[in-house]
Amino acid sequence: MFVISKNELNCVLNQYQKSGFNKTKMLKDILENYENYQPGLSIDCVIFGFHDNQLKVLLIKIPHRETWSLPGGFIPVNQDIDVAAVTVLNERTGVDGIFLRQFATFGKVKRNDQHFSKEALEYLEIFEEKAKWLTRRFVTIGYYALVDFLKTIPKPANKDEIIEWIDHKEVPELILDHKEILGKALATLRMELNLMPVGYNLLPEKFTIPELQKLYETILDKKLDRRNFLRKITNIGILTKLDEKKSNVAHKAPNLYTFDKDKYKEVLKNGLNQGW
Amino acid sequence: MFVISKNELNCVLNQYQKSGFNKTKMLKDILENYENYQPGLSIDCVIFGFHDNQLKVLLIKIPHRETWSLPGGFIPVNQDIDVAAVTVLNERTGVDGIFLRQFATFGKVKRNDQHFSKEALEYLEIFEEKAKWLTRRFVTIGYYALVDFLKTIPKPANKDEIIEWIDHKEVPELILDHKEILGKALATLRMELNLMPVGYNLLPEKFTIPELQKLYETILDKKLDRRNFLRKITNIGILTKLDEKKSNVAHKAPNLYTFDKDKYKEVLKNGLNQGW
DNA sequence: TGCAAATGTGTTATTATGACGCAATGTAAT
DNA sequence: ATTACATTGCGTCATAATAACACATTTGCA
Repeated sequence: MFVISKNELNCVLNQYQKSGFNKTKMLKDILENYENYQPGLSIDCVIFGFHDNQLKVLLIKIPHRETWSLPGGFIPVNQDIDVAAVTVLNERTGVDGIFLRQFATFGKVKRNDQHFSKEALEYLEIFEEKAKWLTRRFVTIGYYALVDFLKTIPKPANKDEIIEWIDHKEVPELILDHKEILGKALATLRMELNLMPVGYNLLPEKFTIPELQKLYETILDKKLDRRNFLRKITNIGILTKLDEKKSNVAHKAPNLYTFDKDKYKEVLKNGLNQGW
Repeated sequence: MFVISKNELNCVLNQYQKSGFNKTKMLKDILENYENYQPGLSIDCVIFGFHDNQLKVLLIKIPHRETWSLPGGFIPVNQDIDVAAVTVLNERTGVDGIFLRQFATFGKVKRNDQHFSKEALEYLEIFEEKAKWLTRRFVTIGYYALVDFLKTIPKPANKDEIIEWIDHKEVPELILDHKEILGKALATLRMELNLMPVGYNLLPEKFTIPELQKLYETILDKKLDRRNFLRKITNIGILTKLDEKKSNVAHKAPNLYTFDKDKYKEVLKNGLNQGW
């Protein structure tokens, strides 16, 4: 979502004149073709990565703004929403070729860009239907993905935008209800951990059991017993032990593993704990 | 969603003149105030009930149509979507005071009412923006609820509409992608069965273990062992055994139980199978 | 009266889980 | 080199959960 507050207007305008290709222009482009986009509906993406034994989230900051936001955008009328999610993520971050999973839709009445003041709209020459289109309540569909931190290098669509991996425990204030959206994504991920294996997309090709355990502990926000974790995770049958140890580590070198792709997919289909 | 095909037009028109308060009028009312509704966005409800040891779904049939549909409708701009879901269900079925849970959002490009032919729109005097508003792609948010079959007596908003409880295994052809929506709701319900207790809203005050088991078997589409089911379900600690047996039954009279409301809620919060 | 069908209450073997013990491996300080 | 220490790998044990099954009880009905 695009948010421009009154007090940021001058900064944005200066920036606009300098760069010639920034958020504001992107916004104008969309507004000029607003009939090609689904009205009052947007998509926001929660992209999780794992690095330094920490769960990271991909966030975007518009220059001269204090608050960050999730990468999001509008829905082309000629795209299924699942396709639009990929489009949106790619347009905002350059990230492509990943599987996005819908997890919830957010539609509080207050979900509009209240920061679009009359002055801002006039300054940006947004009037009438366009202004109405932009300032109405936007319902947003949340998608999340788990990606390989090292292989996913975000590229801002506009040079003056900042995209960063931020530790999920150190996420600053976010615009609108993006904090709630992020929280819901994490809760969904936490639930899914009980139903299916997780890690294939989050960890590098080769990894150690302690690394995988840290991932689980981070997502669950809970300490697990080393020995029981090893037994349980290996019993699932999705891991292949390599004849190779991790190098350049303090203390005893841990063994390296890979995921058995076939068995992993099989377990994904059937689920872990059937319960009944 | 309102669907009127070319060949049904005459029937609908006749009906309109007779009843004076039907689907078409409802549609007109909405279109006259279409700015009060979220554009291109709707809500569809999947209401589950349980009766005669069968899982039932609440479906609506418009007169002179062959296909049924889920109870759905549009979203007032001044209501949170969760509130709008309750509003929509109440307006279409008269059912009120139940908890609706969002489970997925559906937004294929083809999700529009293709049956609105030019002739139909002209006949109904729907032109310009109104026609555009109505015929665009509608993204729909799916909500589901579990209700007490005997206490939930649907009342059609229009006298010529038919609302019926239909066995989930005998659901006929539905409009648009409503079959897919129903399937997803059932899949969600099936998954939730592994995470939390189910039955509080679906069964009457007093019920028997075999009845509860039938409910589980119906949702899971799987046979369960009587004795193991009893042990597992009682171990959860949400049941209170009554000093009373079911009367007027063939064979041995089964014992009656109630849910321990407090413990039930407690388990709902914490979940069943933590997994990790 | 006896049978069929359903319920109530076990038993047993197997597996999964949680809470530990202890040796092996490597770094770093003395 | 020796020692301390953190971390990994492998194993034990008591308990709980699960799957499969046996048997007695209750009730309607032929």
